Amino acid sequence: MKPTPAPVEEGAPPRAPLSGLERSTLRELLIRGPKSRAEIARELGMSRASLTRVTRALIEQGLLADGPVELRGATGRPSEVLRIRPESRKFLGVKLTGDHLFAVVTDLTAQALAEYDEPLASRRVKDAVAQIGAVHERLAEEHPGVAAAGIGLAGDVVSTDKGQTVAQSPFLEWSGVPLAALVSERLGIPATAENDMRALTAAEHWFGVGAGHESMVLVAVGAGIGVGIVVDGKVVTGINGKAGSLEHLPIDPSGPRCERGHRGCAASYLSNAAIVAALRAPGLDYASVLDLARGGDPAAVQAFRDAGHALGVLIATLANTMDPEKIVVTGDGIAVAELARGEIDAAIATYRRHLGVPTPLDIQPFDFAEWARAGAVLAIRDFLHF
Amino acid sequence: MKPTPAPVEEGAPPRAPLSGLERSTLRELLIRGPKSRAEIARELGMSRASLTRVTRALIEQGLLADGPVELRGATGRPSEVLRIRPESRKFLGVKLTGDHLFAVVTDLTAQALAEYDEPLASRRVKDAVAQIGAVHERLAEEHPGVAAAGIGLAGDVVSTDKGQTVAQSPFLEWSGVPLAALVSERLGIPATAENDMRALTAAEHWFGVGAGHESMVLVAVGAGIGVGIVVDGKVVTGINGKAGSLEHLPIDPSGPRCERGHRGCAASYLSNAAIVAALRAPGLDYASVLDLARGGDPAAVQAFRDAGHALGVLIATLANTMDPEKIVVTGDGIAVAELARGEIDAAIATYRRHLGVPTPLDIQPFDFAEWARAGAVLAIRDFLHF
DNA sequence: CGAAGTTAGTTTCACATATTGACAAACTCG
DNA sequence: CGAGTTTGTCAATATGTGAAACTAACTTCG
Repeated sequence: MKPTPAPVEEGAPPRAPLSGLERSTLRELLIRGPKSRAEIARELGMSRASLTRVTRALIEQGLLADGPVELRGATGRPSEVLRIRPESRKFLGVKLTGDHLFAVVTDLTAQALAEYDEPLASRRVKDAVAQIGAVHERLAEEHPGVAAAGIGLAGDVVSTDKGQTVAQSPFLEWSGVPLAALVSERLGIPATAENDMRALTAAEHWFGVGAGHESMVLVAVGAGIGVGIVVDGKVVTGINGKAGSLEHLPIDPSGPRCERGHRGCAASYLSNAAIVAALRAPGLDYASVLDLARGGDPAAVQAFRDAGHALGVLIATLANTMDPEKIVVTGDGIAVAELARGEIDAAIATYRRHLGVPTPLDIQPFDFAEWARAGAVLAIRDFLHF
Repeated sequence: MKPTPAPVEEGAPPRAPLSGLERSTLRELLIRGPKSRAEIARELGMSRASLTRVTRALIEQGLLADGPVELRGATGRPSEVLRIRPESRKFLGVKLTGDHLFAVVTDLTAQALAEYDEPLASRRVKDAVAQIGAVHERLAEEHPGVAAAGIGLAGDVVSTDKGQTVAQSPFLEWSGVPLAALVSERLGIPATAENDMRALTAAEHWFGVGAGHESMVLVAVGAGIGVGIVVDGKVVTGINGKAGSLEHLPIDPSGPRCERGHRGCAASYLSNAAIVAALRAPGLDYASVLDLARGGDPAAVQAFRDAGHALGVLIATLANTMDPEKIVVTGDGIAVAELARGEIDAAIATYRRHLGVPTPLDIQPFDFAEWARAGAVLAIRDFLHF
């Protein structure tokens, strides 16, 4: 039995795994921003003494900085504001599509330090893992000492005894791949994997407009329609890793047919392809239809309005089902929220069961790099065991 | 400040609140049935030593019995099977409707020991609380020493610093009523309150076909359509206590109008009233339409088929959203599942996103007393701090 | 039949983690 | 400047947990 000598990079002391309170403290500071020890203690229901102990350990590990700053309450001794040291840890985030690999290195607060992408050389598991390894090494030249990695991809990812496992991924044609374990072995650091939509949900929940909420719903519109659900501070996965599969929610049985044969489902109105198809004009792509709609072209405007209606029904259904604190809409097809806000709100008003307390709706701009950043957030959450 | 002298009924020693592991152990035995210490230890990821300690405390409190029975594994020392002592605690469950009060006393395993119901004398909060008190005293004659009470009612119930509070209840015309606190004070025992649908979900989750699952969805059909959701072992409440409000899920925008003006929503097909209304024949009630359908009357059969289709769409939508381990259908309108199973399954097949792993579907018979029993389950879960 | 092997349950002890209560520090207010 | 207040720390202490060693109770095999 050889004692694995954890390679101590930088000047950090040997890293004991974070204890429970250490993790909650770090999470509290990450999500809610700088706070004093006393505040955290009240928030977490712990004693101040415990926070002295825990924050000392975190400061020793370089994760926190004891703000030399002082802040004033109304009376009494001013508190020392603790803040995260974002630069203390780095994380690698990866998004895999059927033909491309997007990667990003972030700090502890999920801020991107470096971005990189390249075509996926091969869909074979072995090759993909090797490519992730190569990308890691390439990025490590400038950003050494990445603490953990997270990978997001379309498909069903479930938790098994071999770590997060890709049960099925149509685009990559994978099934039963223990991706987290494979990548971890290749990179020599902890790694995790998750469905890309749930990764994005995790990112928005901790570092986006969902920060500080116990529940939220994220709807991402674009090539497909993705739904991510957070309940009780955790992203809902589903027993088969299929939660949030609402792209074929029935909207109007007399509507157009989607590529899977449903009449008038959400995807048949709302996906980028559906918006393009609604114009029945060959040679158009999403960008040009968007331009047409912005220019006032009636058919294009109508396509976006129909999409907005479908989105509103979807949002209302989710709000009725989960009653979340917040609903966030994002994705590369986010323009629908700008062009058809009226239809969205009208559909919500019609189908929302309880109008007394409208659920806050946030429209978030989207950039494709978000997908890779979401992978890094997976790694951060995993680092904090959340 | 007078020290409330907890009336120690029976020979039980002074009741310290159960510790974390004590609760999980009791829960494990309640939900999964008799087990040995070693089995529980493995299940809960604890050491056998801890189980020795914890079970001793539970046995002293009378909650467990150390099975004198011995059971055989393949080899080694036989294990002593621990079992719950159902008779060790009693719970009061109450269901309030707009004009009636249903009550039940159960044991620790939610088995009914006594049932009772009477008209609600008044909808005023004070009177209702007093009536619950009177019913408690009446039932206490035969079943003294009730440990805790749980009350279910239609409406939004939220958790506040005053305990479970009825934010709004249309039938009772209540709003902002700290019902749990009021009842607890009147009865002198811990009390809790919850939306009736979530209470029923909790009951089915622990003591019904959901037992042992971390996630499930319950659909109750009857006068209305209720949906209860369990994720990660907990019943989803929603920030406003409105989760699961799917009675107006759009099914077909060209369908009949429900009482709230929606065209073709789930309620417009599936509620008992909608099934009766579909026949457009005056003077009929649900029971007679049910008889007609069982007798083969075409219009009645069609009404149930349409209802079955709506139910199938609802189930598929919930399965797509949550990907639960199990879906349970019950309620006093459960006949639809018997008369239109084909339509239900067809709709699920059409709208279910992933057909690879069908979600198990359970049809559960229903008796109105279930509502009150569900209240008792609330009390039991509360007793175990779950 | 008895020794060896296996699993269950118990006991003891050490350890990690949290709280309590006392105390000094750093401020405001009158 | 003292009184009041709140923060952060320290020392002592309580609590819950697992590791390891032990006993108990059974099966199997030579």
